[in-house]
Amino acid sequence: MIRQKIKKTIKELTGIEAKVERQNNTEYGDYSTNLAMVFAKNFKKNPIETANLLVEKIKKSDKDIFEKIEVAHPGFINFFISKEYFQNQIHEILKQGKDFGKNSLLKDKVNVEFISANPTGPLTLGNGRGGFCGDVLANILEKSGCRVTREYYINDVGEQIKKLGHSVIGDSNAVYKGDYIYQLRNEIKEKDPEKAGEQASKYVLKKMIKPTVKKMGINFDVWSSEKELYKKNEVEKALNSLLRKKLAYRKDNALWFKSSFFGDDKDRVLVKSNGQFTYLASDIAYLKNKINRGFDKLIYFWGADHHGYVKRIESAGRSFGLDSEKIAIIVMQLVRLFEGNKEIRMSKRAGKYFTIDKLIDEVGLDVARFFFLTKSPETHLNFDLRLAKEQSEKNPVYYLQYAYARISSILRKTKDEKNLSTAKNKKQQIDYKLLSHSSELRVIRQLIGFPEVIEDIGKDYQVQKLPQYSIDLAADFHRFYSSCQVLTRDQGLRNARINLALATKTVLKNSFDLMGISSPEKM
RNA sequence: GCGCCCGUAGUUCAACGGACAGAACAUCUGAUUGCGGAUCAGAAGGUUAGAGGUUCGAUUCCUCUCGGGCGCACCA
Repeated sequence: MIRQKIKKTIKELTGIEAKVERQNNTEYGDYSTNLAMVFAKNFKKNPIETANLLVEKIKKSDKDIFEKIEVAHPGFINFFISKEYFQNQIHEILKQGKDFGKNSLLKDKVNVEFISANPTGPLTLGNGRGGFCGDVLANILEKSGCRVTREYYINDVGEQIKKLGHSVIGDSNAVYKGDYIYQLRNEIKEKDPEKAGEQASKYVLKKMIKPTVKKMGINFDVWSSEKELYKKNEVEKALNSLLRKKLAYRKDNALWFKSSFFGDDKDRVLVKSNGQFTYLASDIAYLKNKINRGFDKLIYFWGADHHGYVKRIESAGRSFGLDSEKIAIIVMQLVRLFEGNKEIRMSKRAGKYFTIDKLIDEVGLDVARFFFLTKSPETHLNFDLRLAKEQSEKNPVYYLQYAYARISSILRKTKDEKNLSTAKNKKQQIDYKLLSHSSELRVIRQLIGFPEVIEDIGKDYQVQKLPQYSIDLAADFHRFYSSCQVLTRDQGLRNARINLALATKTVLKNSFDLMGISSPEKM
């Protein structure tokens, strides 16, 4: 990876971990760093002078990679990568194939928990959002060297299960509404609300949630049950552990967690004065359970309506020795549902919601996934039913897939030809120097960026960078396609371009796989 | 009342404190005897809600105001 190489060089020369970023504007080179300006701030040196000094040193050590290195006002250092370096990368990409983009920078055993919706009804749009993003982050972390467990936590005991039971029975305490409730009423004859609720939640999990999750293209490695935590006394053990650490105490007949010690607004109740455990108690037990299973990094995807619990769980994590970088809670903003200008307030209890199932049925899995993946978690997303269908037909996912299908079509035409050399180790036979058109170099430049995107997301969890990258790559390919003919008469050029197309196909495929969207040979 | 999040082109959304704020859709012009026109080239569209501040440099960080979402129980 070229960016790594630049960073390493700078580190060797200066001892500083510099920030090197990819440039979109080629006028400023392919990569640049603001190192000299940061340096100038700290040491009161002239940034231009500092930059010039550094450039002199780099030129001596790594001159073969760079065409030139420039210093620009007010102190940027811009790196221009040589054509030869770019051209040679095609061979590298084809050699790595499916593995291109992989790195081993992270080595953690990671638990990614997402969706975890209560088993009281179908999965809704909001669950879809967290679900897709969680799944894709898990994929990317795996690509970055982590051992990842995808996990769903089932809140299968407690008040909401009882309420589900009441709803199924249809007595005066009923709260949940919707067709599935009436369906359950026919299936379940149990009259005890708790037992009815238990049966109903099992049904919901098995017949509604799990099939939907499968339809979403998600495979959970572990389905964790809250009830099991109680059965195995893990809740009590966790609370005892807090007591031993003196992070829990008794007051007013209740047991409290000293979360304020870690910066929470106030302490929180673990066991109520009537002896009942709060949700926080089992959540803490669950966290402990994950730590006991040997995870050294915990990632949670939560809906924004749970943001008030972030501090609590972080506090719990720190109680058990997980410092803040080992526990990441990604808060996804809620999806609001509109019909035209009118907002439809979603509520499982009121029976008003839009299921992820229905969305996938209407627009297809690829569009559904891509729709959510392109948005950053902090976006307050408005989902307009009226526009959804219309926009789905114009979804950029087709733009990407079209590029893929186009390449496939070209490659099909070359299949029977003898001189085609797409094999992995025939570098000598293909003269990549022939690829000198600006659109060709631009594609290669973009291809090289793929591992960098993976690396970045592995660190900052900003999943939306991947679809963004894929769109850019597809655009670069489409531009190349329209300005250069791949299947030209010139045999050498033809072979080089075929391999460029093949490399592009490889990277597109790798990114599609990470995003969980399909790679159509034809459309 | 307190806390968290958001406010960017007509619309849906991007942008690690960096260089002229980018895409897509919609609007308008062009391009097919060349491998898939679900494409490409171009135009137009912005005081980044507003006001201050920090900085060589702010959409990004800080303060305040306005507007919106979501939380603030010994609920789940």
